[in-house]
Parts: sequence; C-alpha cells; structure tokens
Amino acid sequence: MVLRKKERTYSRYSTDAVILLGKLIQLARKERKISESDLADRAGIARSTLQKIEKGDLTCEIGLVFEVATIVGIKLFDAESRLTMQIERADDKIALLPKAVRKSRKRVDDDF
Amino acid sequence: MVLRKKERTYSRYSTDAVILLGKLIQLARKERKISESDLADRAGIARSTLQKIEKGDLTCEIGLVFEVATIVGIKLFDAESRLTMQIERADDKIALLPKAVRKSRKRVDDDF
DNA sequence: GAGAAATGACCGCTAAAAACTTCATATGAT
DNA sequence: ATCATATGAAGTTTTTAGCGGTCATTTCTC
Repeated sequence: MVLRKKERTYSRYSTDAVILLGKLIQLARKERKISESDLADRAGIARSTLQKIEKGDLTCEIGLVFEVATIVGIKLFDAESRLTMQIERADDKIALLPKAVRKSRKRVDDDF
Repeated sequence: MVLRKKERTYSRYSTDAVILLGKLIQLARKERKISESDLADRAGIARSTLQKIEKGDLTCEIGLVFEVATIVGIKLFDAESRLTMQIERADDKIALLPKAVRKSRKRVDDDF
C-alpha cells in the first residue's frame, strides 16, 4: 500500500518570506566570507541542512534557521528594545485578554 | 547502551526571537477570538503543533510557523516593498559577490 | 451553577527531517 | 596552470517532529 505524501499548502507570503530569509543568510555569509562548511559547523548542523536553509526550504526547523541567521548577524526583530522586554509586553497584553477564546461557532469563514 | 540525546545549543537571541514570535501569534489569535482548534484547522496542522508554536518551540518547522503567523496577520518582513522584489535585490547582491568563498583557515573562532 | 467549549499536558506511531556520506564539478588564490 | 577547497547534488541512515488521540482542568456563556 502506497502512502500518499501529505499535501501541505503554504501561502505565497510564507513561501516568499522563507526564501528571502534564506537569501539574506547566504548574502550575509558570503559578505563575511564564511564557507558553508564553516557556518554549518558553527551552527552545529550539517552542511546539507544549511543548504536547505539558504534555499528557503519550508521544512527546516525554525530554531536552526534563526540560529544560522543570528550567527551571520541577521536580526528578525528590532534590536532597539530588548527581546525580553518585548516578550514581557506581549505577555502583559495577553494577560488582559480572556484566557479562553469563546465565540467561533464553527465559522470556518474563508476570508475572501 | 544508553544513547545520549544530541545536545543542541541555541543563542539567547534565537530562543527569545522564537518565543516572542510565538507570543505574538497567540496574542493575535486571541485578539481575533480564534480558538486553537480553529487556527490549527485553518493552517492545516494539529492543535498540538500549534501549541508548540505558540510556546516558542525551536523544533517546529519554519514553514508551519510562518504560515500560522501569516494567517493571524503577522508580517515578519516589511510589506512595503513586495517580498519578490526584495528577493530579487538579494539575488542581485549575491551575484556581485564571488560564487565561492575562499578564506577561512580552519578558524573556529569561538567569539567570546 | 450548569454545561459546553477551550486549554494544558501527555503519549505512541510514523512520515519526514537532519545527519552523514560520497562524488563530480566549479572556483579562486597562488 | 595548478590544486586545494567550495559548492551542488544526490543516496542512505538515524533521529525526530507532527499527528491524532486521550484526559483533566479551566474558563466562558447563559
């Protein structure tokens, strides 16, 4: 019995965002004259995985992608205010909202 | 023989960035009064996976995280200029650099 | 307060990702 | 031009993330 591959759909934005991130990583790596092997070693991942990341493969673990990005100096969030501070602010906002959402009555609501 | 779990290290920034992203997603979800199940369904993922994403689990696939973020309206890159345009610009910059990096002489260089 | 729904946490299974390896080719420093 | 090495592209093995399920608890609506 052949198991069909699980079809996964991604929005155009998600796809493009990951591709862009991968290219920014590659660009930063080359500007800093770091080889794939070197960067992979520093990040503690396989070179093949780094190649997937730079290609914008959507299946890579977000932790690995962010780690590589961080190593080559790419910040995804404004470093202006510390991340921990932003996290706290998000927590505060969440605390103000109801802890459990109660509403959607099976409204799938395809928004278009 | 006990196999030790592969130790993976992440920088503070990566960890915090993913946690922040997860919280921003949860915040956006609650503001829009969408339940975990609903959002998971819309994204085509399991509720357990969404929970991991909102907790900032570093092992989640980047595509799933970005997809969920996109659904609740979070943009990681400036939507001012189109992403495709930014991708092209990155490509152009990369094209100007040497195709193969040549330099690092086994400098592991633990930077601290 | 009652009841329905949302959330939090856990677990086994399996498809799939990451690691590891190899090889060919392209590339750049000398 | 030489040659060490960076890159591209597989194939295989190992590890693991996502799924789907369960159950207890909390929370919101009425």
